[in-house]
Formats: sequence, structure tokens, C-alpha cells
Amino acid sequence: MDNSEIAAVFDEIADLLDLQGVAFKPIAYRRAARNIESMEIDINEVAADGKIEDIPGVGKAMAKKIEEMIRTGKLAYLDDLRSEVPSGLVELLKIPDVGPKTAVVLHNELGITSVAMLKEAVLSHRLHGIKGFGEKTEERILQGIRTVESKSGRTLMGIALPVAEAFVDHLKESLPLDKICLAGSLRRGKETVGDIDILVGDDKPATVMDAFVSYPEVDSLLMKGPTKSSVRLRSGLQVDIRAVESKSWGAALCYFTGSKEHNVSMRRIGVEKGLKLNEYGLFERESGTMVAGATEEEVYEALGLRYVEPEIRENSGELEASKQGTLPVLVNRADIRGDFHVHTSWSDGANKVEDVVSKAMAKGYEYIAITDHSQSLRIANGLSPERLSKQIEVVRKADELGGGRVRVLAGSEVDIRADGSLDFPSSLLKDLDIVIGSVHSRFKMEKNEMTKRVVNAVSSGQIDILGHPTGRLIGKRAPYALDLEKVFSAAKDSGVCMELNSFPDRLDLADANCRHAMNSGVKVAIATDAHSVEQMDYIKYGITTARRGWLEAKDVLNTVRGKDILKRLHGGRP
DNA sequence: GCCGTTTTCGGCCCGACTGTTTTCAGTCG
Repeated sequence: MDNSEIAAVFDEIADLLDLQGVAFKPIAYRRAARNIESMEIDINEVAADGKIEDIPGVGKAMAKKIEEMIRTGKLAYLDDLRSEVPSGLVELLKIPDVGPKTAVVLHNELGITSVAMLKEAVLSHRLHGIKGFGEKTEERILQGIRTVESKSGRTLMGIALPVAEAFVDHLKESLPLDKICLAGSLRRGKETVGDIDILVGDDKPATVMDAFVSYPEVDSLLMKGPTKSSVRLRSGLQVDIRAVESKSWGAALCYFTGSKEHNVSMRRIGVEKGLKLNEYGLFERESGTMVAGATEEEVYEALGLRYVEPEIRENSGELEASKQGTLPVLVNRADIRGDFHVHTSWSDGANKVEDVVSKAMAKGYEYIAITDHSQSLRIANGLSPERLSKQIEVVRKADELGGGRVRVLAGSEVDIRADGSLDFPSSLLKDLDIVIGSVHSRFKMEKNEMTKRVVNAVSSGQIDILGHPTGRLIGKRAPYALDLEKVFSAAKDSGVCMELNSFPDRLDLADANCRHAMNSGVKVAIATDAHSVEQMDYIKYGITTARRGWLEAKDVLNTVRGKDILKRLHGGRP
């Protein structure tokens, strides 16, 4: 069983214990689940080294359970719990506003054991007779069921961010707000978000709430209070807004940005120092005197910590690093000097080479690589060797016209064939400045075979970058079976970089894998895979993901200066 | 069930909003 499977078991245990009314244990299991899930090392390896109990939140009891799962693929304790709790109740917990208490009452009073049964009961108004259940509760539960049925969960950052920014612009236009900021998982740059969080610092919160709920894109009002409101937009996205006074701005930004686990750890550190942290500030526990709160920096400082960038507030070692002063200086937009992966109308892109070059100049890049598909990818109008030779000439001309302001690199996104060989002869690849090797076929290969295939290509000495290394499409296609450890090791030996593909539904390598690559001594190349000049702006999603992976400028290939880049690539290698 | 520069036992993060109640439990973030 892998990390995510074991985390899922612990989550289910937490739900089942919740339903039994057991206190504290659910919190412990969930905490362990989050830590196991976000670990970059395979838990099977940790177990083999006898280090399970070193995982934060995992003690003797959980370690034994993990060992049992690894050994047998099952867990007797889970089976026992399942037999004690009516099946189906866990499913009810997925409905918003239905928690363990409500689920148990619904079962005891009406014998409900599934979402379908609950829906039926609500529609026939059978909840009405139960103590504590009124009309509004029925309506809320029905709404919740519809939400679960209609939405498959989370939204891509690349979809949510433009929506959120438009909403913020609307608020800024309607009110003179000096402090307004996106918060939550969107500010942390997670690849998908559950909702949009907006924080406002203003001394008249009521007017803010009015402007918020009257946004034309609002479909329905979910909740409206004096300082906190929620709406659902026509797009289906939920938006939460919270208003606080200016003196609490920093504390509120911390609180509202999360992650929840990061916040909990922050508060624990506060407790140790006799301090209480909430969204209004940091206070002395005894006297109630405010110690900090106006800015995030002063909140961290008052807790004896260095400021932690939002992207890494995931309780995965950042607070320890903060305490010790060993936080990374994360890569940022200003460090990025070029894009390595862009398609043109030569294959399946929308724009001409010169349009791409203009866009690159507008973005202030020092270099831009033209990398169309290779011959095997017929569906994408992949280039034959002859057409690639012609394109190289066009690219060389564009480079001259660029007048040295932007280096235009001749490249290719070459298919890695099933046996690991490349889709162009090496004699042709030698004429290029940069070669990306990518897997575009036979995704379902068995793990050993796929690993051999990719390692072959990486070790060929003919590619600079492994394109979208795991092939995942967020929410649509799982990563192909691949032993990343072996790929990273081969990449390190042959000086090949891993691409961080910035397409919103790829973000491949994912954040945790970026960190893994860095720790394996492999550089990451942030690239867009743009198929139109507009998509070259997706670079921001790649940068955000790199930051979430703790990458610094030195870990990223495209922070290299224009005058040095050729020496670092294919063409520059002996 | 986990954890410890106050602790190996006794704690475990904190507050807003809602609904249905006459003061609060449940849920969420």
C-alpha cells in the first residue's frame, strides 16, 4: 500500500471514530494521515528502515497498524470499526453541514444509511419531526446533497484564479479598499482549490458584505453575517469573504491563508509561549494584551519565527526551518529568464514563430525555445525530419531579427518511443539547441517497462529535459506507472532536467515531486507547453508550483542568464 | 492516539454563523 492509500485508511478510521463520538483520536488519525500523505518518501521504504515512528503524529499504535497494512494489505482494526458503524454513514459526512452528530441522529431516528436514502427522506419531509430539525435544516441538507451530486470536488487553480481576481477587482472598484487579498489555498497556490477565499481589512465591514453579495456573478447567497459571508457563483465556485479591522490584518491573513495544519502548529507554538493566536491577533494568554497582528511578519516574529511564504505553509517542515533560520529563498517571477517549451503552427500551436518571439520579448525573456512535436505524433501534425530542418532555418532567422535582445532557440519536443528510443535520428537532434523528450503514447505500460523506457531516453545523452515527467492530467488521468527515484537518479547522472509543465491541468512535476527532484540533485526546468501566445502566461502557475516544491533560483534551469544558457544545453555539451 | 524547554499524565486551536432554542450545539474553515 502506498502513502495515499494508508492516509485514506486513517481518514476513514477518523470518520468512523467521529461517528462513534470518540474524542481526540479522530484528530490524531487525521493529523497522521496528512503527514503521511505529504511525505515525499515512500512509506514502504520508511517501514523497511524501521523509521515509521519518526513520522510526526505517528506513535506505537499507529506504527503497528501501518506495518500490518504494509504486510497484509489489510487492517483488522478498520474491519472491526466498520462492523460497529452502520455502513453508509461515512458517506453522509461528505455532505456539507452534515457532521457526525447529524449523521448519527439521521440513522437512529430514520434508519438512514446512504445519501440516496437521505435525499428521499428530505424530499418527503420526514426530517421535520425530529427534534432540532426544522424547515431550514431540511433545505440546507438538500442543497448540500445537490452540491455533492453536481460537483466533482475541486477546481483547477488556473480556472479559479482568474475568477477570483475578477471578483477582487469588482470589490476594489465598488469600495475604497486599501487592504484586500486572496487567501486560502488559492494564495498558497495549490494545484486545485475547493473554494475562493477573500480577506478585506476595513473598519466598516458591513458595507463590504453588501458589495460582496451584490456582485452580478453571484448565483446564490449561502451565508451572510456582519464580518463573514459566503456566496456561490454562476460558475459553481463558492466564495468566502471575511472582513477584519486593520490592526488585525496580518493575523487574519495568516489565519485565512492556512493551511489549517500550519495554523494549528502556529497556535501550538503560541501556547508554548503563553500566547493565544486567533484571526484578531496574537495575545498574551494571561493579560489579554495584544502582542502582534497588524502584519504577517510581526506575527511570525513575535512567535520567534521567520516569515514563511504562503506557498509552503503546509506543515511539512517549514516551521522547523523557520525557527532555525533555514527557510529557502523561493524562486520568483523576476528570476525567470525564458521559456523552454512552446508550440507553433508548424505542429499543433496557434501562432507563428515570430508571434512567439514578440510575446517572449514582451515578457522580458532573454531566450525562448521553439519546440514543436516530432513525426510520430501525427495527430498533432508532428514535424518530419525535412520540415524540422526547414523550421530550424526559420528559427535561426528569427533569432537574427531578435537582434540579440532575445535568443531564439531551435528545439523539439521529441517523442520517447515505447522502447525508449527517440523519434528523430541523433544526426538531426545535433542541429538543435534544446531537446525535450516526452512520452505521448502507450501510457498503460507496466511500471518496470515504463521506467526502463524513460530511463533509456534520459540516459541517451540526447535530451536536455524530460517533458511532463509523470504524464498526469489533474482530475482526468493518473500519472503513468513510473519509478521516479530511478528516473531522478539517471537524470542526475546525465545532467538532464525535469520539466515542470505549467499547464493548469498538468503541473507536472507536482509540487512534492519538485522537492524530491531537488533533493535528488536534479534541476527543474519551468516551461509552459504553450500552444498559443496567451498560454505563455501560464508560466506563473509553474513558478507557483515550483515555490510549493521549495525550489530556489539555483534549482531552476531557466534562471540561467541568456549569455550562458546555450552552454548548459544540448548544443553546448560535448 | 500523540506528545513534552512547565508535563510520561493530562492536555489536545479558535471563533463565526446558523437554526432552533430560550442559552447552545453543530459545523465549518
